[in-house]
Amino acid sequence: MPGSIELNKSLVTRLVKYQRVLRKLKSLGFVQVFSNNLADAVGVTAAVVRKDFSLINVPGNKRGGYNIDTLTQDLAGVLGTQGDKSVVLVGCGRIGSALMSYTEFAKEGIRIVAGFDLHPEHARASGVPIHPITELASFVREHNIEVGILAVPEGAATAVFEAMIDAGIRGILNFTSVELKCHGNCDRSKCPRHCTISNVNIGLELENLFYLINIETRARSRLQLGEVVMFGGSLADTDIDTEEDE
Amino acid sequence: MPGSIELNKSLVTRLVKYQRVLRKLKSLGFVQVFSNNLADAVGVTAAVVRKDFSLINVPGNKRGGYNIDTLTQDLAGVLGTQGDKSVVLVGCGRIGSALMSYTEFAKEGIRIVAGFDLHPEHARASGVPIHPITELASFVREHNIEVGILAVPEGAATAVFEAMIDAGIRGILNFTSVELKCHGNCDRSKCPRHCTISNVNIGLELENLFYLINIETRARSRLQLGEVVMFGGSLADTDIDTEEDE
DNA sequence: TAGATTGTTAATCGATTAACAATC
DNA sequence: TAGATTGTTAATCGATTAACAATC
Repeated sequence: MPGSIELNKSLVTRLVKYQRVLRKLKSLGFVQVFSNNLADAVGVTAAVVRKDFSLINVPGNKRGGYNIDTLTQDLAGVLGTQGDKSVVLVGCGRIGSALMSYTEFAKEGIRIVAGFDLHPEHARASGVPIHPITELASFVREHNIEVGILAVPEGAATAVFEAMIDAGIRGILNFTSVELKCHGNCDRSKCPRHCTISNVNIGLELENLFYLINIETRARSRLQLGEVVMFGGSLADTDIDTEEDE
Repeated sequence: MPGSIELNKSLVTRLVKYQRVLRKLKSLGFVQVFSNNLADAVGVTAAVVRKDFSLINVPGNKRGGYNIDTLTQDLAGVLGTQGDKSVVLVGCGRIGSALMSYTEFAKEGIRIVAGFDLHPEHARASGVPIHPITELASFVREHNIEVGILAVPEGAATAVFEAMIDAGIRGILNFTSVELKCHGNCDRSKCPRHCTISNVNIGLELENLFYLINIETRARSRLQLGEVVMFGGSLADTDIDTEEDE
């Protein structure tokens, strides 16, 4: 069974990005694409693109690059064509409400089929039916929902998280500032309640941004002052560039 | 000048997380903390925590761990104590409006001081003044704003992005589905218009979640069927666990 | 053919982990 | 002292990059 490869998260992310680019190229009438093009669009090098494709066994043509149609199909085969991408939204406050009307989702075939809240009557109307959170489990089971968005206040995060796991949710997009983890060292393969979690920590991202900028600014001013800066033991006063991230 | 270390993005992220945990511990009356505790809270190993601290030259006590107060100060010193964390928000649609009333920001000392939109009159009231986008540059210069949140529709993304750079914004939290990059191979050290970008791609995150779950489900079912699964060349039918991410 | 592109291998790099000496 | 924890070094791992043969 040669179809089984190690697919880690960053690889999957790249594959999905390739898919998106392919969709756009296709809509523009393109037929073939080079590793080069995809690399530029996704922000990686061409070698990574080719390696990714060779890893999942999708072949290109030595001269003509990759055929967009077959490449798209192959990617879909590896990632699994998801007919139904229904999600529930738990927590219908401001962020939650904004997500309910987020038109970007529809483009990707993702649909928020229901919202849940402690006080459904407080939620802003948006076309998505809002239910009391007590009905979460039954709804999830009845509609075979696998993925949920968590957007409750910080204080409720862990309790609601547990409730979602109990309800049978397998993947959570977490907008809470609480860094959720699957319960104690959960071993994905054996744990029946295992859950894949994607943390979107907006406040943290912003804070990081401030610090990165700040650090960079300090590095620049040191450079302008002509100060000698130490890089891991060796002295350098020219190449400030190596001092930070990327 | 021993204070100059390579601070990459993931290190900065961890340092900020440590800070947050320390703040909470402090408020609970704790005085000292072990690498162990921080590791658990942040989701890394204790070795990473110790290595991080030794990297930025903050010492602990062989027996008593780290003093929370001095550790907090040292971290602040490395990251740079940011008095003012004012940001502007560009694009006051649904996501933007939700962010304007996002109470989490205040806790971190982050404040959205103004919103900008093509049609300020359409924006929902939220206490934050909304200006026409034409006034962005003058506002940013006048108030020395360094960081901006980008939450415009996909079609406007790149144009508004350029406008923000022109206005002097140095860091952008991008909620657009367009993966922004600083213009062509920008070399951070030399480029006066360099900008640090943090992409928050909600749709992509959700899609990834679906695929990760799907891949995992397939792996599980293969396991249950007793099928022999290939791992990078060697055969194994027991340890499905190594087949995926983390 | 000449030129361009894939596909793969080996080299490099960085980050994580393991191990353990130092020491409180 | 014995036990626990830090701090650092070396080993491991994985991912990225470089290089180049294969070939269209």
